[in-house]
Amino acid sequence: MLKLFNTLTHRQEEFSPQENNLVKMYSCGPTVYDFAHIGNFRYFLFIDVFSRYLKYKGYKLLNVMNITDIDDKTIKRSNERGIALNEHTKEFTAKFLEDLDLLGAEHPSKIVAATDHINEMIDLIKALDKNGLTYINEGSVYYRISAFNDYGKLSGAKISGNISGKRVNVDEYDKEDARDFVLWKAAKEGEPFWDTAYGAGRPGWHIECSAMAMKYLGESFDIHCGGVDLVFPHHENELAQSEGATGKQFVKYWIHCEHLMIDGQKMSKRENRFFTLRDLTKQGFSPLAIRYSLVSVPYRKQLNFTLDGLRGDETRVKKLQDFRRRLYKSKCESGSSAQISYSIKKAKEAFEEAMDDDLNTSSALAAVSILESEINKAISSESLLEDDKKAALDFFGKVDLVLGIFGEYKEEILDTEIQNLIEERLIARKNKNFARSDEIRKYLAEQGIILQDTKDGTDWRRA
RNA sequence: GCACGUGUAGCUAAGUUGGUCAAAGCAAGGGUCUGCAAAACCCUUAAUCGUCGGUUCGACUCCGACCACGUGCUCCA
Repeated sequence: MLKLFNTLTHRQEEFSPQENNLVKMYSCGPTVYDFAHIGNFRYFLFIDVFSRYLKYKGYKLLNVMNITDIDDKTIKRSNERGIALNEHTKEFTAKFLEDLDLLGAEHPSKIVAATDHINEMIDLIKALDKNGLTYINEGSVYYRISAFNDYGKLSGAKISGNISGKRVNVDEYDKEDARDFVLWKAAKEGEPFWDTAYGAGRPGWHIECSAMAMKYLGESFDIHCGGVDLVFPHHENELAQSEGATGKQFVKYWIHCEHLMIDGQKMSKRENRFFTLRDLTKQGFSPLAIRYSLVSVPYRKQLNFTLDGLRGDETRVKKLQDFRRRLYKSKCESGSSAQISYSIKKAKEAFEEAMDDDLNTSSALAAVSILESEINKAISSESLLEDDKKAALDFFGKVDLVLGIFGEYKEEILDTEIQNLIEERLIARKNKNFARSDEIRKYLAEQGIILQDTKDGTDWRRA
C-alpha cells in the first residue's frame, strides 16, 4: 500500500485514487524563460519516478503538466532578445523537453501551455465573479480572499493576518487587502495582452493552473505536485480559485518536493553555485549519473548536491551497468537455489516497501545494492543458476522501470577487422608473444575498444 | 521577527509507534584475477547518531534549552 505525505493534512496517508484504477495528477511545470537548472530537474525527476512507480503499482496514470509561457520573466527575456514572446518560450520549451529526454524522464501524458488556455481562464474568472469572489480595480481583476473561508488551509495558519513589516505593496496593482492576488492583469505598455470580457490584459500567475488542471482532470482530482516553494502562495491561491469556483474539493493529495542545495547552501547565480544540465554534461558528467544523484535522495529531504558526490555517482552507475552486463553474460547451469531465490524475493519486498513508504528511494537503492552484492558472489563462485539469473534480471529490470538508473543495455557488435585482431591477440598470448599482444591491445585502445582478459577469454567494451 | 525543516561513519545518506540491528553508496586500506595491465569482484576499517539537560528499567529515536545550517513569509521546482 502506497503511503504519501500530504501537505494538506500534514501527515502520511494511504493513497487511493477517486476512480478505482485511474490516477489523475497535475504537476506544476517549468516557466520557460531560460534553461532549467538541476534544482528544477530534481523536481522533474521526482515527478518521473513517482509516475513510474504509480504505473509499477498497476495504476493507469493521466499526468498533466503545464508550461508557463507568460509571466514577468518570459516577457522580460523575450523583450531583451527583441523577439516575440512565443518564439522565446517555444525555444525554451523545446530545450526543456530535450533535457528531460537526456535525463531519461518520461514525458507527462499531456503538456499544456498557459497561453493556449486564455478562454478557460476567463471562464474561471467569470465563475469566481458569479460567486462574489472578485473585484475590479483599474482594469485588473482581483481575488477577494476575505470572501473565501478556507483560505490558508493548505499552507497553514501562518499567513493569516498581515505579516508585519513584510507586506508592502510590491505589486504595482492596487488591492483591497494586501493578501488578495490578481487574477487578470490589465494590459501595460510593452507587454503582450489578450482582448477579453475583462478587457485587454494578461493572466495572473495562479489562474493558469486552476484552469488547465480542471479542464483536463476535472473539478476534483487525485494528486497535485510542485516544489515546496509553491505551497504558498501559488498552490494556496490555486486552491482558492478552484474551490471558490466549484465548491468542490479541488485536490486530494498535495505533494511537494524539497529543494536542492549545492555544497550545503542555496543555489546562487551570483556566487556561482548554480548548474544547468548543460553545465554538467560539458564537464563530462553523464546524464545517467546526474539522474542517479538527483533520484537517490528521498524527495522530501533537501538534497545536498556536490560535484564530488556526482563523481561518486558516476562510479556507481558504471558499476551498476557493469554488473548488469556481467549478469547477462554469466553462464549458468539450469535450476535455482533456495538461497538466491529467497534473496531475490526479499529484495523485491524491500524495494517495494521502501517505495511504498512515501517513495523512499534511498532505502530502495539499498535493497538493490544488497542483492547486487549477493549475485556478484554467486557469479564469482560460479554457483548462480539459470532460473535465479532470470529472476534477478527480471527484478533489476523492474527496478529500472521505476528508477531508470541502469541505462541502456545493448549488445554491440564489432566489425570483423577488430574481431580478427582480438582472435590474433589471443593466439599471440597463448604463444607468449606478448609484444604482439600488447601492440594489438594498444592499437584497439586507440580505436576506442578496451580489452579485458578474463579466464574465459577476452572481453571488450567501448571506452 | 514569525513559521517550518534538518544536524547519523571522510563525503552523500537510510532508519526512530523508545529496548537486534545504526541500512546502502562513494572514498580509504587489503586481497583475488592477469604475462603485465585494465576492468570487475571480494574483504576490512570507520559513527559516544549536533551540544547540554530531562523523562524512562532503557533513547539516535520522547520532552526542554542551546548552537549550526536550510527553507517559507516577496518571484522561484
